[in-house]
Amino acid sequence: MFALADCNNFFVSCERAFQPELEGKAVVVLSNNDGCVVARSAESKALGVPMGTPIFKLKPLVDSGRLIVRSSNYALYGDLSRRVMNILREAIPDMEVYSIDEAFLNLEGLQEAEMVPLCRGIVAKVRKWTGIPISIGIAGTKTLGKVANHFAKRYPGYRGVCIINDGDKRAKALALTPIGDVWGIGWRTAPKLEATGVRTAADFVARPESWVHTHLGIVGVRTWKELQGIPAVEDNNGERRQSICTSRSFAELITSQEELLLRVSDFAGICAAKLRKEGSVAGEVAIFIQTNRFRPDLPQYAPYAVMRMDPPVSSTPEIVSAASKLLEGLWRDGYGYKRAGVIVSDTTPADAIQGSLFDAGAATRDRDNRISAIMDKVNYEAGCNLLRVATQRPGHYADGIRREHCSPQYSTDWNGLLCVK
DNA sequence: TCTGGGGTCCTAGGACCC
DNA sequence: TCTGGGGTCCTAGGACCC
Repeated sequence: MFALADCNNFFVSCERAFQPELEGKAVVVLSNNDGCVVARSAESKALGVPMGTPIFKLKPLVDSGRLIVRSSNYALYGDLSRRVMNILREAIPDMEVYSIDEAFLNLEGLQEAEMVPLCRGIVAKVRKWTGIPISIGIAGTKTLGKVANHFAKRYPGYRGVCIINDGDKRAKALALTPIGDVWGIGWRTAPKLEATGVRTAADFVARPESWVHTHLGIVGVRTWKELQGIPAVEDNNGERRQSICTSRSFAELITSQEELLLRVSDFAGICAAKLRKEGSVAGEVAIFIQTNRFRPDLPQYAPYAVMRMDPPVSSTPEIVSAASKLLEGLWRDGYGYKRAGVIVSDTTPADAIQGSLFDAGAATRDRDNRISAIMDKVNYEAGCNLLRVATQRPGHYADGIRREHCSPQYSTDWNGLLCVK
């Protein structure tokens, strides 16, 4: 059996943990750049605020004081997430952190009768120690765990924990679950299924496997099996990331190449630091730049370019330099750039690098790696990005990003590091 | 005026191999 | 007159997740 532990309205709950006056109020948290709604309290859902709404459409609600708005504060959410996960891990060490606010706990070896009381204890402890409310769904597969979690969240009678442990409960739960709410059935597939008469998860599992395979491929078959209690979704524990992306939208359109270079270099530097933190090196560096796609009246341009790195690299100087060369090739005058990003991919463990016969950077690589190691150390101890290469921007990385309703960093500094001073 | 950011996996089709 | 069969690898695009 699996337990899916999922924080309720996570970002809103993080804000409330330090601002209890937000309790019971309609609150939303916005995406980066104060763009659109990415988290809603129960009260704001009840007000009819859809997920993803651009904030300017909610101006009347905000101005009349019925809706409270917060900018996203990822340093805070990351820190609270770590604290919640630590409590879960202490209770059930065999755990897979699935996202910032979710984890699958492997309950193998426990008696079924002890599962619900144990999970209720976890819910209470997380609430008491962190202030974050969570719900837990228990079932034989991850997809059914998701279903159970929905019920635990929706109906207070479950007191935070819902278990699906026999065919009867499963059939009832599936009949009450709209097909679009099933984990793995997205906004593209749901309408297609509905058009064929599949409206609930129960309708879906009633179809033959061959029908599912024809219409949804092997991904759909996995979901179909999982809903019947047959595990088909693999664990993804402790895997190194295959790609790392750092991208941002800008508060204002950028029209100067020098200004965009500062941003792109910054993103490249962040990617390099993330790579080193994972102990990885990247065989490819790519960048993209984009004009504002919501302004059809302006000329549009959204190119992308990749560079092979042989041998793979993780030093800040090498990745920043690759990114700036790529930008030189992509830059065109006469456009206003709204967004840009750097992607490092084809990653391998840093301790397993193959040398290259044609390694142009060999002479300076050792130096670049030593410089990067010192940057990591100083930046960690100083608690802000004190050391950077000259093309990166001064100031912290959130500069130039709109954050008009941001809460303070209650538990960390701006880089998410614990405050030790 | 104002619309996020970061990932994964699968599939189809083309190029290439023998 | 006539053009097989069986693979692999790579890429772009789509779909999904949070």
